[in-house]
Order: sequence, then C-alpha cells, then structure tokens
Amino acid sequence: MATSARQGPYFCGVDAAMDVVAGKWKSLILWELDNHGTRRFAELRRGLPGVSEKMLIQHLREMEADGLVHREVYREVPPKVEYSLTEHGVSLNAALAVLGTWGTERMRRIGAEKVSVVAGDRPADHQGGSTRSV
Amino acid sequence: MATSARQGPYFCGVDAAMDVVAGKWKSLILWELDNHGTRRFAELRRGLPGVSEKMLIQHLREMEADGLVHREVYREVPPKVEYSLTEHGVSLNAALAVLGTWGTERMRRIGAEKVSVVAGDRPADHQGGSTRSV
DNA sequence: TCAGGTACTCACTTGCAGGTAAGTACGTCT
DNA sequence: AGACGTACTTACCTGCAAGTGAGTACCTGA
Repeated sequence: MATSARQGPYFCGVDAAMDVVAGKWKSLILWELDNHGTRRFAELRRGLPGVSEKMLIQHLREMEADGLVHREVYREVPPKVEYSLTEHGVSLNAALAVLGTWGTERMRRIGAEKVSVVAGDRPADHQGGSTRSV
Repeated sequence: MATSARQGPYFCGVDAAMDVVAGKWKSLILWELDNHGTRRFAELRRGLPGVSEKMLIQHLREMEADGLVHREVYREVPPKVEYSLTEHGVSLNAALAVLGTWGTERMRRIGAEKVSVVAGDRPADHQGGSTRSV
C-alpha cells in the first residue's frame, strides 16, 4: 500500500518536500490538523468533502511514516483514534503557508472559485484568505 | 495536451499553488529559469537531466498559460526561442524556496541522497527547486 | 430489530501523467 | 552525402494514483 516513508533520492530540497506533500489531500489534512490541533478519523473525513476513506487512511499512514502526524489510539468500546501534527508537520505547514499566500493571490488574479462546501458541513470555517491558510 | 491554464475550483491557496506546480519537472524549470534569467529550449533540456522533449515542452506551455514563464521567439534561420520567468514566476519561486529549506532539512534528517548528476553534466550547481508528481 | 456510528481493510477498476520513439523543416559542419 | 543542431509535433504505451464499493467487528439509540 506504499505506507513506508519516502526516502529519495531527490534533486533538491523542494523535491524532498513535494514528495512528502504529494497526494491529493495531504496539504488539506495538514491544514485541518493544524487548525484543530487534534482530530478524529471521522472528523477529518467530514472536514474534507469528497475524500474517500481509503485515500484518507492511506495518506494518514504515509504521513505518519514520514513523521508528520502522530496517531493516538484509545482502546475504548467505540474505537477512538486521534490524529495530530508532530513538530515536523507543524513546520511543514508553516512552509506551505507561504505557498498558500501565493496561491490565494493567484486565485484572486484568475478569479478562481473555491470548491463549494457540501450543505450540512461546517458552515463558515476554513476560508483560505484568513491569516494562515495553508 | 492540456496546455490551457488551470482554473480551479480550489479548496484553498495551497491547492491553487500546487496545481500550478504539479508536474514532475516544473519546479526544476522554475529554478533553472530563475537562476539563469533566460534560457533556450535546448539549454533547459540539457540542464534537466532525464527530462524528455515532450514533457519539457508540455510543462513550458502550461507554465506559459499559467503566466509563470514568458516565451520569446526569434524568427531566425536556426530557430531560437528564449524562456524567462514572469514576475509571477519569480514570486512563486520565492515561495517554493521556503518549502525547499524545509525539504533540505528533512533530507538531512532522514539522510536522503541527492540524485546523482550524469557524468558530463554541470558539476556542482543547482541547490534550488524541483518537484515530483504532486 | 435494525439502522447508524466507530475505524478501518480488501479487491477491482479507471484515468491520466509521464515515458518512448519517430517525424518535420531548415541550415551548417565535416 | 550525411550527421548534427535548432525547436518542436504526433502517436502509442505503461504504471500508478485515486475512485468505487463491499466487508468486518463491535456498540448505541429508536
């Protein structure tokens, strides 16, 4: 399932960073976890409209292997697992924030829309324009 | 050939930026152009060991459509085309540099190697930007 | 009693990014 | 004469990322 940590070789630093962030939902996951501090599996799934359970787990496992997220399992009767960012995840998110600023500016330039949030989902939460949109 | 500009919709700024940078060689191209100011097609091809002509052109066309690179054609007898970064390309490269710093730090942490440069190619040059498929 | 919520796993399929290799038109170098 | 350099275009093929949908095991509330 390719859940082992990526390890290069790389052309350069950007290459190494992109390798870790490559994946349709990874930067979104990073953003969600950074914003909420800690999230359960189902909370993440609901927070990322359109993600499939398979992809979400796969990405979380890869990011865990890469040392970006921490996975805490609570052995309770309804299973409970909490995901949070490690310090490496937090610093990666900070680096991505710079890129996010550029991207937001680009969206403004070309007049791109935001993907519409499905009705019933968190109403007015993660709006990229704010301070630290990933 | 998908040379039209990407246009969303996006989840957030990072999404928009990643869309533009997604492509195995795009960040490398950005880096090459930023470093040399202006480069001809064949110079770029030689500067990016392993890239195929098809992918190089495809990426250049997409980046042109996205307003990142400028393409200047000289109607001379041996054809001559010069590529350079627009101001948007330059600012994107600056944003990627932050990510590059993080990636370099990560490479140090996990002890990843750099891809070996083919014998005969530029010896000890680029430290800057590169990508893998996003 | 059975739908729904917890957090997953597994098997199958599809789309597309990227690789390979050839063709084009024109000119110079050997 | 023909190899090589310029900057591409075109067609075909492959591998992998991602999507789909079902199954698992347990518990709660209507």
